[in-house]
Amino acid sequence: MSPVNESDTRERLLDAAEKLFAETGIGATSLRAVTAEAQANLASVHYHFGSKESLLLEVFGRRIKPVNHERLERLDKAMTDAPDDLDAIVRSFVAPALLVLADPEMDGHHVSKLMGRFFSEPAEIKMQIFPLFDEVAERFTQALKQHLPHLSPTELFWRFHYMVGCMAFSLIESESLESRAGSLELGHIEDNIEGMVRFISGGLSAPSLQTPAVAKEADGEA
Amino acid sequence: MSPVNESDTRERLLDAAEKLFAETGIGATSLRAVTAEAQANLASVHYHFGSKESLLLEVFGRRIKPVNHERLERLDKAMTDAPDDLDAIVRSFVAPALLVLADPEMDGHHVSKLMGRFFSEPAEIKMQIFPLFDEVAERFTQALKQHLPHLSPTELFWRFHYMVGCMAFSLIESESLESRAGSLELGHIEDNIEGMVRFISGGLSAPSLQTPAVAKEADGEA
DNA sequence: GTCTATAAGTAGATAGAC
DNA sequence: GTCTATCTACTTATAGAC
Repeated sequence: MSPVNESDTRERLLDAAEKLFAETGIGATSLRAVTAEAQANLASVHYHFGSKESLLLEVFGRRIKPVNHERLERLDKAMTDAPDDLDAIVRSFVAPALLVLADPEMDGHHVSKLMGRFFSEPAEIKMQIFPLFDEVAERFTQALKQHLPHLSPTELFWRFHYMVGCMAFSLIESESLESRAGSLELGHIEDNIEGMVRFISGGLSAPSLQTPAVAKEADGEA
Repeated sequence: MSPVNESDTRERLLDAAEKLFAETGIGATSLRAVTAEAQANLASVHYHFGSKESLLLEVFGRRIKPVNHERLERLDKAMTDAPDDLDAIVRSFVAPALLVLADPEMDGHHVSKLMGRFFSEPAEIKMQIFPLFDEVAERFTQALKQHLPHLSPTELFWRFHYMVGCMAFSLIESESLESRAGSLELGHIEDNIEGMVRFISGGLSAPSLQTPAVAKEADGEA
């Protein structure tokens, strides 16, 4: 009934661009390829988005925003429901991203690959996407600080980003890892999330560099 | 005296390509830009390498091989000198990569960015670079297995790759992180290495998923 | 909003002179 | 081993008909 099919060209372009940016790479994907995939006309990209770069920013934003929104929602819930549970904070950061892989509504594999592209974009484009992560970075850093008050701001900064690294790498390389795993059964996403949460929590809770040498058989001072 | 300047065109091409691939992106870097940077002729790339793709593979191999070689050397030394020290294994994996950032012989920042490009290369190119990491992955997985015999092969696989993720992300994003750190002093590389080693060792040593719920106040079975 | 046609530029690759 | 010149193909972007 409704003229639905009229201007979902825009959506089809976003879908096609997302898929091709993810699979082929952004620089290597031409607008011609995008419009062909979207069964749209070459000029439609410029009509709807103005340029390839604007299209790119919309492609990223469409996926990043809901994930970060859910992270913050989960974080709020974790902070009120289980304020002493470091795992819960880590999980609220990690799970929304990894669950994209299993979301049937968006083909997870190319969404994850798309996120991977982000890391190797030219600085100019990266700078436009970074602000989408600012609130999440700030809020989670604050939350971690409550659990790890002994860490200096510098150590906290690094550990937050080690967490990001674990998560991002697993997301980006999910497909490569599957093929490299060979005959190994990599398990379901829920297990992967929990495994990652344990690793990260273990890392976050590791002894600080500023509290050195408590490890093995050291005993304070002489 | 010697005709040195005669055929180091090849080296200059590698240097220029590395710099531009890193800074601008691989797909976005034209051979014209490479030859301009190298003060060489456009045709010289095809003479020395045959194609852009072959050039790319040589650019990556030139940096990856020595790092992985040093990793294995350090691993051997760690396994004989301090076979009980998990930190030493992690350090022998992490340090050679991060030390590149401080190596005056190769401008660390663009070498690190170059490595970042790897993750978002088209699958076809990635598959040609992956084998350079096979031996390192195998040897380190075996070494970690000795320290963490309670982990299933699947958990070991994941944790090895969480380690890779921490390391790779920090390397790739080293420049972004510096600018995002604002007024925060991020410290020297030696500190960064040790901080990362602690985080990763903590993560690797975290309780297994298969040994559940020992954490807080659980007590075996009823 | 969507199309065709085309402008204007750049890409990788190669042939052949030197 | 290095150069110029050029081929062929593909790129983003735009003007203007419908």
